[in-house]
Amino acid sequence: MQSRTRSTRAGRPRSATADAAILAATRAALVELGWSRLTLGDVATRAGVAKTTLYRRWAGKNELVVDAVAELFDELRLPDHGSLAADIEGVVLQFAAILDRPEARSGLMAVVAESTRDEALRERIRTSIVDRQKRLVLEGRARARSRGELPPEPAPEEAARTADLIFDMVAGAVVHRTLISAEPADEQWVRGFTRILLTGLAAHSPSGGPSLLEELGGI
Amino acid sequence: MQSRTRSTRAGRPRSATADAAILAATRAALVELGWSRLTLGDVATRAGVAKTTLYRRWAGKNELVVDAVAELFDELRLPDHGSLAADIEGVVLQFAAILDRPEARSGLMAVVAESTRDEALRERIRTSIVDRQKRLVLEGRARARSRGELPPEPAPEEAARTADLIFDMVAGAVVHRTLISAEPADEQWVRGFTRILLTGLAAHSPSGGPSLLEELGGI
Amino acid sequence: MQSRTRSTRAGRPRSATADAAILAATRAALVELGWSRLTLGDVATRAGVAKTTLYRRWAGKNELVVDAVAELFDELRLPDHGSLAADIEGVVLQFAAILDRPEARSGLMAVVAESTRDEALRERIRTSIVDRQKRLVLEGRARARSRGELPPEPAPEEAARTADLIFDMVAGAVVHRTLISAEPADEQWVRGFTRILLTGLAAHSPSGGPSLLEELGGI
Amino acid sequence: MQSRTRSTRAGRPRSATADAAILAATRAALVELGWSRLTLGDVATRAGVAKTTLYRRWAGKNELVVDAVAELFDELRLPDHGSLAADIEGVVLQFAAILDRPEARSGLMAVVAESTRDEALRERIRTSIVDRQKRLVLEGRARARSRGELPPEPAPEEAARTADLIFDMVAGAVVHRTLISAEPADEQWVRGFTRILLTGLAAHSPSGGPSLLEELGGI
DNA sequence: TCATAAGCGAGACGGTACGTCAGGTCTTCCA
DNA sequence: TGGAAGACCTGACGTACCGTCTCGCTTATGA
Repeated sequence: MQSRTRSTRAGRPRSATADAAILAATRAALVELGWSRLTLGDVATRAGVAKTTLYRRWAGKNELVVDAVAELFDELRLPDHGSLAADIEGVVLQFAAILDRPEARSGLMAVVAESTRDEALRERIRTSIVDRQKRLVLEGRARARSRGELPPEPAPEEAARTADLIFDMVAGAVVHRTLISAEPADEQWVRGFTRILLTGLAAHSPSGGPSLLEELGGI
Repeated sequence: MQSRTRSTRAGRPRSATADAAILAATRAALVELGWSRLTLGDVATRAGVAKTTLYRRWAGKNELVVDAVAELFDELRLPDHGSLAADIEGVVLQFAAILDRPEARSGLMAVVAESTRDEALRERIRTSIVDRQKRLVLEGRARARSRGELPPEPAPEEAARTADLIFDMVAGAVVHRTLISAEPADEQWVRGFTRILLTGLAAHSPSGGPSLLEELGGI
Repeated sequence: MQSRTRSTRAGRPRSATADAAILAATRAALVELGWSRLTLGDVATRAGVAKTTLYRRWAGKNELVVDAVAELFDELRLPDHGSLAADIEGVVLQFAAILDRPEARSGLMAVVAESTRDEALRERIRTSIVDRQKRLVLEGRARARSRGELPPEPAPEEAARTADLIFDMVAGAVVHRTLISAEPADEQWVRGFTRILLTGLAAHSPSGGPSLLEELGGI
Repeated sequence: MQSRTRSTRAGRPRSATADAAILAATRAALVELGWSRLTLGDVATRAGVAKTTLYRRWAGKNELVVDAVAELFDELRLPDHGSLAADIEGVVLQFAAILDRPEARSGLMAVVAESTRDEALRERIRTSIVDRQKRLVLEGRARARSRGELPPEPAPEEAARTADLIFDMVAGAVVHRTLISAEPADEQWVRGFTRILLTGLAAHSPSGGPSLLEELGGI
């Protein structure tokens, strides 16, 4: 079969374990050295791999770190605390906890900085990190609707636009708080943030506002 | 006298124009090359200055770029469009316009990335950029109060905390939209963002809410 | 029988054509690239052979090039021009012509250079090239004796020593002229060289000298 | 003055001691490692110098080794043993002794090999080594003439051609004996070589022959 | 006839050195 | 004494080959 011929190509196959070892070594190096002092030679040594093997699989430091950091955000889970407010607070605290880890802190901002001059890298970040975590917004919104906390689904286009906006507001606020303002995103901050966001969201819809506002008023 | 001895020390005085030339050259280099390919040797050449002169005034690339970028944000002005909503939309669009300029895009994120492992740099960013632009929040809030769009000043501590939160939400959302999501912060996005933020803010205060909500409902 | 078991072992026999293809590819690569830029991977590709096949038959670049170059010198023939002087001139010109070919020029000197630190390689050069071409000296001397141009054979030990010396003088002079002085070994040079050598040789023997000297005097 | 402006240029001047240290380190590395395993990084380390300093002064390994080896041959001196034969034997033995030193053995042949594909390197070898040592031939011939061992100076053009030829014969024979045949150039070999060469040379000239032949006959 | 065994192509692998580049320091001369 | 010029040491870069290895496949012999 052609597919067999394609998949089982001639030559020694690539080591399956090397990828995982390299990504783990990259995160370890980020913890110890940070982005700017991280070198691919050092990563290769830590992973017990030759530099050439590393370059055979990633184009450079940027691409490697995107992949290493992206895996971190896959740990995010949307908890079920019974209310949308509590769920948001929970996921925001998780996000803040990840951004508190040194391998995420310096890695994420650095690749974003590099991506401003590299379209391919920008796309890779979008694919591996941004779009991948938007699932949390979609999942949270669906659950809130099933609880009756949010009005029914608007037109698809509008829904997508709002999901993007919410994601920018949530992720942006946490990133700015922890990395740019460089202050802790502690419970108090998270509660204040969530209250403003949710109030805004509830009122934004024509129908579902009042009851939610009343509920929030009691916090 | 001591003061004269200090300010007018023996020997040739430092060139006054050199600093401005160096910062301008730094921004020019950021535009052409971006952060990672910017070299201090190149900046020195562009500024018509020796490398030693540059190192005598800045500790390194990070500090130099912070100063070069900080000047960009001083251009931000709080416009008076008659309502808080319009004022916020105006300043957010200005902010987005600055983040669209290549010298800001790659420079800002890069120094933030470096600052995650450098306390002094973190402090420098806070002083030169973050705290410096919080003036916009304070000024905007004061003007809104004088218009009656927001309730009177709460306790000072609470006021400061809220100002920080608003700044994180505004700046964070714009940064995330433009640099991480890498989508344009166009008028539609800004209007949606402002509506959610303002609604949340108005409801957050016990008294000032209803009238604002009614006003926004008409948009 | 053991010998049959040894020579006709089980398994696929080595490809007979591969050796010739590899040596030819080696010479082609020497012509195009010279010694230092010649790579075994490239030779393998040119020969349409895998790198492993090449390493199964030669220990490395040195051994391969010795064999590739040695074949070139097997082209040397001792011409019969009627006199020892003319015969020597003929073979010297042939030798110079071979050393003018790029595959010989860079290959020969390079393996000699490597052989200074590698006894096995030194032995391989002696066997494959040096001793192999001494036949020309022996053959020429025998023919000259049969013509009466040289005195009868001295003691075997002395004969061997003299043959070595003559070979060093002839080959050495041509090598030095063409490769180190980097001047052409043209007819004028060859005639001058041959005259000095032959005069020296003739006088060196107790008896045969005078007649030869007289003959040479007329040139 | 212009010359002063040129020679005393701005900036830190090149370290005077570095060159000597680098050449000495090169020879030491040749002794220990030979040509092919010698690396410029290692030479730089041995010399206590940065790799960039080395590359600032030499274009590559070839040029560096030519200079390092050339210094070795400057040690050659033409001894005065009272007769041309003895003088030649003396200088040939010195030459053989130098070619017995590992730094000369592998270095010399290697750069000659490289020079077959590099005209600039060929010229450098000619200038730094070949032409430089031809002085020995000229000096020896002049001394022999003053002793009456050789006929008076022929036409200048003819004299130059003969000097080149003699140099090729002497240097070539020694190089071939020691490096290609890989046999020792001991006293017996040197005596045999010198006898053939001198006889040839003496007979080559119309007048000076006979007496010299008689002298040599007694050896 | 079919298992056994070696050769073969392809290509990934751990290494080593390459030659270049930028960082930051230093040494010189000039203003 | 400040500044321009430029040489210096350090260390990482990304690339090229090295010689070895692991594959799946081919081609012989011999039980």
